[in-house]
Amino acid sequence: MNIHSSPSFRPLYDQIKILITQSLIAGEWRPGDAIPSEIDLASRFKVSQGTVRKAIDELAAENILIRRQGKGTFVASHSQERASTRFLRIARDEGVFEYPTSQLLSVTRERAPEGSASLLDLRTGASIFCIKRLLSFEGIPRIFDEIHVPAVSFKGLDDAMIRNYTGSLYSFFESHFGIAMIRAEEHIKAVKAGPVEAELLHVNLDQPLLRVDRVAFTYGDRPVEWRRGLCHTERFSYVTEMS
Amino acid sequence: MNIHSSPSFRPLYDQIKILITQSLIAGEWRPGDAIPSEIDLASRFKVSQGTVRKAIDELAAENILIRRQGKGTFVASHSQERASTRFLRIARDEGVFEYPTSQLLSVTRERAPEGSASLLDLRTGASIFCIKRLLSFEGIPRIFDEIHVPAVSFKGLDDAMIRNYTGSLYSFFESHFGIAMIRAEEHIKAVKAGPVEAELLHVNLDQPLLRVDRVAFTYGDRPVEWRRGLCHTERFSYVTEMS
DNA sequence: TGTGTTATATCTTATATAAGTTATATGTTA
DNA sequence: TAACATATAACTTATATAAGATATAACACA
Repeated sequence: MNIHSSPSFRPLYDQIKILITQSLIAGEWRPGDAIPSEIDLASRFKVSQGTVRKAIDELAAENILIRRQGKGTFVASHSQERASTRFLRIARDEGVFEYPTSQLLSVTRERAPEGSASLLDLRTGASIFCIKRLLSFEGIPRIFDEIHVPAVSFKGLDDAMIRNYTGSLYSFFESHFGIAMIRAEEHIKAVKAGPVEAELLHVNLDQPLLRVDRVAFTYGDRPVEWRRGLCHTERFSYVTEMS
Repeated sequence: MNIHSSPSFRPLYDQIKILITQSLIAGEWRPGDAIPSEIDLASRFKVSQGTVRKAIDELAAENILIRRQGKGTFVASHSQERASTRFLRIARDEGVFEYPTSQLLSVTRERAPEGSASLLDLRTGASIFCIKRLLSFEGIPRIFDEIHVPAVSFKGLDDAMIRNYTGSLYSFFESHFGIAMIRAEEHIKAVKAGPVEAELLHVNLDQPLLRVDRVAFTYGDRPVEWRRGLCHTERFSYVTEMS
């Protein structure tokens, strides 16, 4: 019997991963920042460079850190170019990617309904902000989004702040509230357009739409956003890959 | 100027990855087989164990190989337990996974239409097999699949072979034709049920369905299957994750 | 049944070299 | 001298090798 047989045993590199994640949670290094070099981290954590390297490798594979040879290792940010398409899976059928334009419809403070509350680890009725917006490709509205975030984590969020911000919503969350989205789960259904979305998306009432429900997580796998997107998929598709 | 500046430079571990993949393509190791130990491969390829390790690590991350501590490294197979859910993304809303039952509708030899032909790197009109089937959860039909595979790669495929086989279709392809699916891309739309699928799925003509188009690839990123699934998503969702 | 042996992957450290980036020093030229 | 180009140094991550300790699994054998 030795320490490694213990059920709580974790390899060193895994412990280092946790320590790095804790520094991310604590805000010691913020999105876009360079973290210390492998050698610095090795001496800080009293392990070898190779062990730090393995920890960073895994965090980079999860898109939490980004390695740049010669420059350093950086905290992934939604402000970076490559991040734009990371969480947007709707693309033209022909494959050419295109940026949608966003039209903000409303930002309101609400009581969390049971559905999003439980997915966000909140009590039903907890205070949330509800953001509604319309995304258009080539000027044609395609996606109607309803987004819920806990008010406690997004204090002071309002309409004007979003309107004045140029860039993605996740980039906005990051720079104004220090909350970086690193992972999301989506559940997709085909539904009929209701009256609200039919008008917004310029489609008939019985038009089939993609209903994409998402829960997004920040460091430490903490859920911080629920959203429902209703998508008109004419000439566009939801694209995904598996292996 | 040295060899590393050459545009065709590949790190050693990447060359080893290619060599291993070539052995997979050649059928030297088949799905389910153990490949030689890291030390054996190192001496075979005249590199260090660490380099082989890095190559295997990446192939394991791509779900092409599976490492089992103490046992060895194995070629991933669709006959394995864990593989069942790998390419099936439809699940109950509550999250509990359930196996569908499959009802084979037809297996016919056809000329490839333009769409699937180009995605499968075939000439339009090339000979393909067309498989149609109905997947049911809890006895209720939910997915109508139409599957195209090149006849040249699946010689002798027929109706009875599939019917006599218990297990997933990919497991069948693997054991009867030596073709292992390792990756797939899907494009999803919301569409109205047409007359054929309305009858098969017991839904109205205007019922919204998920249309899931897939191209699946085998070793060396060779496309070998096209399929279109029409899914009735009542109480079920297409589940995906991103990071 | 249990116990040791062997073979495997896993983890950790160490060392060396290669290659990309940036800042600084050193020229060279107008 | 000032502006610009080039070389050098110092830093980074990336690649490759080696070696030893540990965890897991299978098997032989008492």
